[in-house]
Amino acid sequence: MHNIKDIRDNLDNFKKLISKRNVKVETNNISELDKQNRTLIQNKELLEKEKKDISKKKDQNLFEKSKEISKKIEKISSDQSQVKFKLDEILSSIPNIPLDDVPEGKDENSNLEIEKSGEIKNFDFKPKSHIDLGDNLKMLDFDLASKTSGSRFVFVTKKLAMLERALSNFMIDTHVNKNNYLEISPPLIANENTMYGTGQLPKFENDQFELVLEDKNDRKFLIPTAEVILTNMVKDQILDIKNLPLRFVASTPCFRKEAGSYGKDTKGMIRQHQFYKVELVSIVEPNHCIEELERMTNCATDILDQLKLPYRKVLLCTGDMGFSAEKTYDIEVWIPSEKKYREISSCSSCGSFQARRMKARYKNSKKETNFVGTLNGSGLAVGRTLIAVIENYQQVDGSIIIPEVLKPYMNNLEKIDNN
RNA sequence: GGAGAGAUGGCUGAGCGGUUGAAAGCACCGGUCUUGAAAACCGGCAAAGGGGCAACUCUUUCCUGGGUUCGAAUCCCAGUCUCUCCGCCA
Repeated sequence: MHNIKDIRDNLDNFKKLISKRNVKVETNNISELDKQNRTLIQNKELLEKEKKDISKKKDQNLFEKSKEISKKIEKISSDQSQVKFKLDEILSSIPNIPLDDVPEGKDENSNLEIEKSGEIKNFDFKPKSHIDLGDNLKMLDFDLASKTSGSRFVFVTKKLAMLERALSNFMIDTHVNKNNYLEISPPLIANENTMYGTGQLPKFENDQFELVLEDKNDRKFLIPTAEVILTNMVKDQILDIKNLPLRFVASTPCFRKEAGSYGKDTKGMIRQHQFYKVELVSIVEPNHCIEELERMTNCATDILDQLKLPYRKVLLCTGDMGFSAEKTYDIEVWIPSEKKYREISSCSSCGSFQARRMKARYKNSKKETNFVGTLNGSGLAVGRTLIAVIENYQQVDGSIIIPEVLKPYMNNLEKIDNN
């Protein structure tokens, strides 16, 4: 959510900045609605003052007049709240403004590769996909999942299930012990206001799994990412500056309808309705967002370094960023069967964009109340990491070598094979 | 599911129809004292929105939404949430 004051003072510049995003934004009505809104507020306050004065005087002769004023106030404030509603409706569906160093572009083709890391293994055989490997091992079952649940689900079984769990634990341990994140086991269901706070609502309702409840006004959603629930931990709060930064990590299932992605990655585990993800969230002073984004991204790549998986770091262009982000790095891991890098983490600074929606504030050193900055990043997407490990560590016989750092989490197992 | 209790400023917690935006304490900030710190003492300290270049000023807000009243944190109704007890249950 943008501050109407910032827009008001510099509408043309705002329009220019927002046009960098590859979205259509209706900015034309904003000025008019804002003007109407303020005029109505002024009129209302005038009447309220008048009424208040009468009440203070306690003069019986004026009581009738006070009643009349009340009626006028009623009318004018209903007009005002309608105008305000329309204004908020527009404002709440405008995405965040990209930072200056974000490359301009309309899709992923304009993303900027920042660095490559790790060595891409030269297989002396044709590397198989995780689908084939999982099928041969009889540890990934997509058909069964489609029977029990539908498309885009999977059963991960036996040693691969253990590997998935190991990955999750390894990531959490790293972020807690090495990177100073606070471990959280959060609710997986969020209410409407929480979803609004991080920007999933109102615009992306179709991407969410909503629960069916008797009470239509009580809306609840399965979280599409732990970002939603972790970031909202500070909503409606005024934090003490000495408690910042706050850093949270959680491993949770994520639920996504993936509406609009029909035909994309239909096979395999890349794009599922449900997947595990270890999520990092930071709550910081807004002027620390940029350095925190670097820190967070390093925490994510650290996992890949330790797993010895080749990856690259990409700076997303204006058109490819998420709704709430002002700057985003994607980490992409090498997938041998596809011979390309695939997103495994996305780290974003949201500036005060989400904080404004959540009313998450802090008192700065001058004792002024200000909105916090929020960041989120995957550290990492567990499902996709599982794919990356399976494919990058595959052997010619279809077995999977366990990465060194995961062995302690796998009862020191050396490799996963049919036995 | 049944029975109670509650929701007030960053926090704790008074107020229970009329300058109450709200006592007190804690926390925080400034000052005095001190070699320095602590303690003590003095002072300051809510948020959102509107107007103004500004000093400043106005309005709203004591869970939410209605109602009563000239006037509501205070009374009435509905709802939400939290806590305690009982039942059921992973």
